[in-house]
Amino acid sequence: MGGPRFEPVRAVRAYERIVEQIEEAVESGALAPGGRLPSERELMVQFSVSRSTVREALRVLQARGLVRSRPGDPNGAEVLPFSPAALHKSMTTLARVAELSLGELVQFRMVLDGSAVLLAARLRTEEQLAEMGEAVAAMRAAADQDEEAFGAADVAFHDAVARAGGNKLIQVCTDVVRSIVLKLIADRIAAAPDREELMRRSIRHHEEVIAAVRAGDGPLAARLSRKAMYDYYAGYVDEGERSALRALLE
Amino acid sequence: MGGPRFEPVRAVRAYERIVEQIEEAVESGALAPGGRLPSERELMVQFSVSRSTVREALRVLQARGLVRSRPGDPNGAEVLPFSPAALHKSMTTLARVAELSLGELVQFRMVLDGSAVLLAARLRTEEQLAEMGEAVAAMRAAADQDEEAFGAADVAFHDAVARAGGNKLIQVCTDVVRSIVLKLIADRIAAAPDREELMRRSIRHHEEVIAAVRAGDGPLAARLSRKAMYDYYAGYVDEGERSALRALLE
DNA sequence: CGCTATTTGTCCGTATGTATG
DNA sequence: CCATACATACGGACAAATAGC
Repeated sequence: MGGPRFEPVRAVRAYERIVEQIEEAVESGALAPGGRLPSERELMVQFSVSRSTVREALRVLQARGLVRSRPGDPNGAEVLPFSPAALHKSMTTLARVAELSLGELVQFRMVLDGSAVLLAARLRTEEQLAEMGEAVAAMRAAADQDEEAFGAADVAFHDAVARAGGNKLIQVCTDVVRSIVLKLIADRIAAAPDREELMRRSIRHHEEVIAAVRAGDGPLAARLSRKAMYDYYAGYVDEGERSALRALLE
Repeated sequence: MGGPRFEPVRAVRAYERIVEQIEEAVESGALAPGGRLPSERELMVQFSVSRSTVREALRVLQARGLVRSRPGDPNGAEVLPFSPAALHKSMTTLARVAELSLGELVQFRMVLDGSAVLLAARLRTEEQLAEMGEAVAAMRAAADQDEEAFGAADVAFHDAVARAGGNKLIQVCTDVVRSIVLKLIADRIAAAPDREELMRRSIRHHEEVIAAVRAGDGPLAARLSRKAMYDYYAGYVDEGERSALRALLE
């Protein structure tokens, strides 16, 4: 029993090995963001492969958001700082291919945003609290006038909350899912008949959340936040799914 | 004011357009999973581009987990069913490049798993409840004997909970983050001196969660679930970060 | 400012190993 | 076993874009 456990050998393509090596170099920090890869011709010498193979590897790395190459750049491909673009892409395809419903996406936002405010109520600094206040002030200033500015201020608020919560993963995921949700229903939101009332109520809810965060009452802030999101988005969610959203309101 | 808002034109590569078209076909359902793309030679005719360009496009699509191509396959590249592989990959690089700490990852799991059980307490069927029970039974059977089987049963439990919660996004994300966390500390977990005690306590916690889910007490089940995860993982998290985890235990 | 060298984007042709019938 | 069609990988070529002189 036991004995040597042989791994099944999958035929690994040449370009895949190149990807692995460069990926390793980037993630280990040997290649810092802003740094440059050797040129394609240099890489084909170093890896002793053809240029096509090098290029396929670079396309994969580019799809993963690690590097970017421009035509004519005398330096090689640029190593990019982290961006949630790749995560955004894969979540978007997940949403479409796995047929995620709007309800599931909104529910996910309720969960993450609620947790972010819960943490923010504990960990926020005075500066971050001020940022949230400024964002809501911007929302108020833009209400009934500038749709886009209102949306941007709303984003700024939730981003400030997520940052104050101190969990980068929550921050990135809320950001990604929010943009997916907005892309799905941006037109319906703008065309809502009771748009102004929704905006006013949203501002009021945001202020209540800030008050709870300032008071350090995390659970209250979380409930208020989830309720605010429910009120704002429930109208666009199928009735059958709304009950699952309400399960998060207790 | 206003006027036509021109978008900045980025030079879009040929392979990128091919990616967009095929991606659109897959996501719109025109190409169902299991279906086949035309062969590379056929694609170079249809898009009227060279072989290299087709191949670079296919590499990108493959990196995004949408298709897979094998040498010698008489049919073209295969359209894959959705798999969280791409999401997994981008989250893993996020964890490394954005320097996510173990604490943040565990915190994220506490949030998602807690929410999943909260929903499961509402929506679970009797079958799903039975699955959870079987998973815990398997954990008990494997305790003190088979490390691997214990871990697999634990995974089965959390997966059953996540499925019962009814949110596919939560399900996928918990799965992805769990595997990242385990990869980070698998060796430390196996080498823990009080390993057996941890396993016994973990089984007890799981049973308490099931009881709360059976009773339909979502908030209690969520608290128990977060507590269970805290107890199991807190020992591997830096002391400075533990307080942020405890913020989720109230 | 234009010129030049270099690099990327794209194309073509070819050879090789592999899977299917 | 053989023939066919396929993906993988190679090498050479040209145009467009970029940076530096």
